[in-house]
Amino acid sequence: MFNRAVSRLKQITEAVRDAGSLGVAELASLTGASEMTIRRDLEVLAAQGVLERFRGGARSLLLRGSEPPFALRSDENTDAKRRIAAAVADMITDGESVVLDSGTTCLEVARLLHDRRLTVMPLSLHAVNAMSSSASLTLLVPGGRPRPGELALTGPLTLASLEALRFDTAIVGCCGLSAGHGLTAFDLEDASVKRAAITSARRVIAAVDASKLTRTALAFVAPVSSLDAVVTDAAGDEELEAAGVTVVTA
Amino acid sequence: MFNRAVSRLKQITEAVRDAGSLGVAELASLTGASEMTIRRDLEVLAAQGVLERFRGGARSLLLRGSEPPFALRSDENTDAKRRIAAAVADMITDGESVVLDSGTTCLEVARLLHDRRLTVMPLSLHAVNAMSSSASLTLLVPGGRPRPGELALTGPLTLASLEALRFDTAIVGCCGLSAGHGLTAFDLEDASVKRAAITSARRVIAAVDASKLTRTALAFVAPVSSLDAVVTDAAGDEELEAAGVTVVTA
DNA sequence: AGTTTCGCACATCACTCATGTTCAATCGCG
DNA sequence: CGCGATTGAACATGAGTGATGTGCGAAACT
Repeated sequence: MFNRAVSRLKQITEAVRDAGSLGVAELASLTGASEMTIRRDLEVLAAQGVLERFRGGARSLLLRGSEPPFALRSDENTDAKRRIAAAVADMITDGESVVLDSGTTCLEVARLLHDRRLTVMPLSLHAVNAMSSSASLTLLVPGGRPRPGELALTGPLTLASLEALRFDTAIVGCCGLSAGHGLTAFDLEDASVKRAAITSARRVIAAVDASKLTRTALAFVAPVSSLDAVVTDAAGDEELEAAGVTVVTA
Repeated sequence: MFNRAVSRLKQITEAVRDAGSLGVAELASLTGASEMTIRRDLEVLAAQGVLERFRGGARSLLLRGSEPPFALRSDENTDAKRRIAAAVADMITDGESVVLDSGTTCLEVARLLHDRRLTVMPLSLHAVNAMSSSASLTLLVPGGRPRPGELALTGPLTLASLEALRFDTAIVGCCGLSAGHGLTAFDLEDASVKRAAITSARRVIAAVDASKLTRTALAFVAPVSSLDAVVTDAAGDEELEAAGVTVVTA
């Protein structure tokens, strides 16, 4: 997918979200693309659950407090994500077993772990795909139902897979993190998967870009006391450090 | 990947298999490609477990009785596979729950089921990827360890996922099928997964191209009596029909 | 130490994929 | 039931990506 295409999808997503619903013609004149292209874009966004098609236009399905779709987040803040991912990868020792959360930051970690000697269970199909060509990794796929777009695995099968295993390290992403509210996620199912991942690991590393440190999402996952380290791109957060968490600045 | 590249990979695979081991220079003159390209090809094939690199060349890892790698099978016999897949897809009713085996024929089925209203658990990541963009399917991913190249999920996590569920229909591929020897597979782990899939389904459909009907592989999966229907591209096999199996010719 | 092999970096080209246009079919509305 | 708008399929085109080749420094084997 080209950059132009992604930014157009973003533009459409936001315009439709703000207006509630919009017509194809309006979106075409807004983006400068042809109506055919808009229709194809709407089809893509509908498949991701971002919006719902109706004849002549589309209506937004994004609730306030929900997350923008994966494809639109994946190339935002790439620098910070990559630096965070590199710092996280450095904290992993060869031979370890690792459970790797879903999300764009963790996907960057997945790419960096590709040629390492590890046992890895990624919680998102994106990460699975990023690592499935590796000969050096022992890749474990958890069961579950992939959420459209995000491709994060959730549900009883995922929880069962996590409960059956014990990992050296869990690498978790999140949608919000603060000393007061702990680790939070937008999606309830996601939250329980994260919780299970944290429970089944000896050491927990949170990979969190700075924008998440001021945010709190709906679903509570775990208190900061259950984290061993937080890797972020901003300067050390005093509140977190006061709560006894090691904060690593990438 | 271009066709030229795939056929070169095939050529290399066969040449190395027949010779046991071959040098980079020899492969370059054989295929007409540059040595750099040969090295890159060998890297790909090594990642798939087809061969093993050593300085100056590569040695084959393919045992007699083992299977050529997935990437090299996926565009062979496409016509037959697609016709078989279409016939199989026609036998599935909307609303059903289906477990879909690994293999190239089943991957074609996966593509055809993309826009249907079904609950599907594919046993290979290739099929998962083919279906993960669908909004109409309820996709279930089994746990497991993906075999390199094939990306078929196997192991205790896969078996546990299958044991936890009951499906209306199992669509299984295989490496060999005959009235006498039943359904057989090259890989032992694969065989136990297939067996579990068959056990957890009420109805079993085997999707088998004609070349498999004369072959028998190492691992026994199940007798033909456990199959409800066999879909193939050759004329009806009398032996199978005599064994009481419905043979559908696509 | 010498030679071969390797793999990185860059240039080039072929191919694919996104986009736009046209048109027949379809849908919804009056 | 008919009309107009909308849709999506088919094809043409262009941009961009991925595969291939070449040169060179580094590494490995002898």
